[in-house]
Amino acid sequence: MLNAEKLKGYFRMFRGLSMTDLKNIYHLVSVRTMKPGDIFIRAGCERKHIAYIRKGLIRSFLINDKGDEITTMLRWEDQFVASHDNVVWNRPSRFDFEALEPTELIQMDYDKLQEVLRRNPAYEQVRKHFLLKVIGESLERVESFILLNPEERYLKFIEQKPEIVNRVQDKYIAHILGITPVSLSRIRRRIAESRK
Amino acid sequence: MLNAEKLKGYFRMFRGLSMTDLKNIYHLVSVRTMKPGDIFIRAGCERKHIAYIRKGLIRSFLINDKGDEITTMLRWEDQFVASHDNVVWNRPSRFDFEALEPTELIQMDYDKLQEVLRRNPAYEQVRKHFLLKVIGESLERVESFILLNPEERYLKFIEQKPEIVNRVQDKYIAHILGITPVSLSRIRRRIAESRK
DNA sequence: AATCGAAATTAACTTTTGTTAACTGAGGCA
DNA sequence: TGCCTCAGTTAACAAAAGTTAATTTCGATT
Repeated sequence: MLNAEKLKGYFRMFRGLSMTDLKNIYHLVSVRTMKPGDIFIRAGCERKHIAYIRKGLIRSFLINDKGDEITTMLRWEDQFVASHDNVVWNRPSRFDFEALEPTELIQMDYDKLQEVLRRNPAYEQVRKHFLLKVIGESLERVESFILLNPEERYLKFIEQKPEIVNRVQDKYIAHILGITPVSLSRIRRRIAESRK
Repeated sequence: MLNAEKLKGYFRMFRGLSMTDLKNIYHLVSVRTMKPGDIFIRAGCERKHIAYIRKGLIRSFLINDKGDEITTMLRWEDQFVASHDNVVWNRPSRFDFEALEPTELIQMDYDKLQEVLRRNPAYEQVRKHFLLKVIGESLERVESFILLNPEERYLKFIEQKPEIVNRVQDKYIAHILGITPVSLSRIRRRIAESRK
């Protein structure tokens, strides 16, 4: 059973807030347990959901012109996940959000959350830090495409996210890096050979 | 001379705010006029500056291992510009921010701005929308690297930002797209020939 | 008007990636 | 145990991008 005290533990980024504030959020949330393959948000969905990942791993993907699934984003425990098509652009999601592991989400309605935040200025600093961090991570990803070649992007990825490398299939990592699985396989071989 | 009424015109995103609120900001800002080649923020800078571009165009760039300047971002009128190394990561900027045209900035100290915003909850909705838009734009750029090839990225760029294409050199656009100027030139020729 | 310099284009060559398909290996299931 | 499926690797070829350098084009400046 979920209570505000537990919630405080789940949402590590909210640790600094009072119990009173937390109770405002408590009424908005529901826990969702997912099996691998379950979908959190389906492409076409217009409702604004946001979820905190307590445990597990989620990928977003779409199907391109050729009919291939392309994975664009991975999110895992202690991160938030939402479709920016819904939340930022107010349009139907172009992506499916699929659990790749047994996953536990604490999900809530985004608009209702916004109302609570608006009534409680204490949250604003938390939100600011959260949004800034998302911006920083996204810009860092853009920079990696401009400043690094595919091999360098892969080396940076396994250095910065070593715990994720062994939790998802290589083909997902390849798409995240903007290359094909075949090309990633060759890059891995080149790296292995250069270390002999 | 700058006054709050003018400021209201300059900061189009602040149009909804009251004169009282605007006066809080008024004391923080200074106008800076720049010539092409002038630097807004220099690499290594640790002070947090943010500026609204009233007129003109700014690029951020760094010098890579081979000694080449690589442009990572373009910003122009009615946009804000800041080094996310400073503002998000609280570290020295890795980038120079250079005016490419005669440019007018309305610049302010980021931390002081934060104080004013903290004391005036009315600003929070503005800030939220601003940060969300930055996130949306950055994620869209990430997606273009994953879902599109260089030629498609270029076509999308000239479609979405036609007024910028003729204001900056091709080599800057090439870097923004994650390719070399030589490669962009070939792409332009391919497109021109396919349209004959 | 002539010259200079930088940007863009073109060329020649190498390296890498995309594409398609065959092959290998390991886990899941009957 | 044997089979099936799918991820990952490898192969072969075509297409594209990187690299370096020569050439052209165009604007600025004297």
